[in-house]
Amino acid sequence: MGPKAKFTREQIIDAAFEIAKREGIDSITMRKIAEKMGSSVAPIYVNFKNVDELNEALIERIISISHRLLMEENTGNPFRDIGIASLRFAMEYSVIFRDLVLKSGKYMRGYDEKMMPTLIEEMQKDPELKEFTVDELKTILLKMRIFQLGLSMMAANSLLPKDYSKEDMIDILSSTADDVIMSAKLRKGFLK
Amino acid sequence: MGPKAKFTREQIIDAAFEIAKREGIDSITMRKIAEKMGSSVAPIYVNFKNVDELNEALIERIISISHRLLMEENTGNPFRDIGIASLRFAMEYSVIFRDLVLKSGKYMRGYDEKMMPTLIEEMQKDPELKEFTVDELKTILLKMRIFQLGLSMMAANSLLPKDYSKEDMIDILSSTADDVIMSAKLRKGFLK
DNA sequence: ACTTATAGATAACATATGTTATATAATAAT
DNA sequence: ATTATTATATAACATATGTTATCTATAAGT
Repeated sequence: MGPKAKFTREQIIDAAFEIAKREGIDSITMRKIAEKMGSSVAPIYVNFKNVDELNEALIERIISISHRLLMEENTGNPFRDIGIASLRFAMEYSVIFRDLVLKSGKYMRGYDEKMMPTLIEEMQKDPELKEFTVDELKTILLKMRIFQLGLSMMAANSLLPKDYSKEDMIDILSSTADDVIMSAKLRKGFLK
Repeated sequence: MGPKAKFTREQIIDAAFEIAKREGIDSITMRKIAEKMGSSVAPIYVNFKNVDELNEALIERIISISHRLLMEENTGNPFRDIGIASLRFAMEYSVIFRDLVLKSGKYMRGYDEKMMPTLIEEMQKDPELKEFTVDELKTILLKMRIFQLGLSMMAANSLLPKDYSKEDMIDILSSTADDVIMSAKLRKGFLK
């Protein structure tokens, strides 16, 4: 019983996301969200207990988008897929990406730790990486995670050379992966 | 004429810097600075026109610190020196480093562009890199700038493995530099 | 000694923002 | 039809923050 709701939880999150996308997560205010929806702040407080709850929902939304981007990449090489998905996210949602890297040290930390074993497993399936020990794979993975974060940050902050395209970024990502793996093989060769 | 000043411009910047160091640049407020100095906000407005002018001075301070760190590294290899100095800054002033990377896309952009030609020149002096063309050197430098930003970001956000020491970071930085250079040589060999 | 300029303290003002109290209107249950 | 519920609008309240007006006291110039 009661009037039909004109503003849903999803619409509110949508509005908040749009603001975050152009101005940054910190620039979200209740009144801006209301204005974007053409409402007052009342519907927000019906759907969310307070700003913290809204932020949680927004973070979930952001994560689900980054997951969707990851699912859309499907070359079978999870290594490459993650790198490219992260790049796409950093480029399409650069402001949010920066905010996320800044704030959610804690979130990313958990995510990374959960991801590590899965990725190592995937790497072990790759015939090209068969010869490496788990420790060697860990080093290779770490190097690539570092490079990929750096590349995504540069993309998000427009720090790359002028006219650097998404393809260029993917190329340099692959090329560096090759560098790291090839050198690891050479080192192993010398030690054998 | 007038009373002796009890609070100098430098003291104010010091206080602001300390707040930025522990809480982030955005957490600086006039009242917090005053509290830290044991004064009211009045001395701040005597020394600075407004908060923007104070922020400019703070950025200058931050830049001068990062320069000091760079000057303290002096292995003769500017490539390595910059990497290590950036790492040290990212670790010692992690909160500020994150803020800087976020905000001062524009500042960093200029800095990087100014730095590029100098670094390429330095690289050309290195006998180990003699054989490379300028374009090849640019690619190598770009790869290392990307890796270094990623590593510094990870250090600043505690995203590296547990107990990862500064020495470990320097090691992985050197190791990746070797990877990139060695692979570039191999590629050149194949093309010849 | 007197005047003047000014550093500093204090409090007020303006604005932004999260939150809540109240009023209104719409809808479902009776 | 009446009542109860509740979504929404509005306005107020609380707080945080930059800024400024005003007052006091101090040091320098005369």
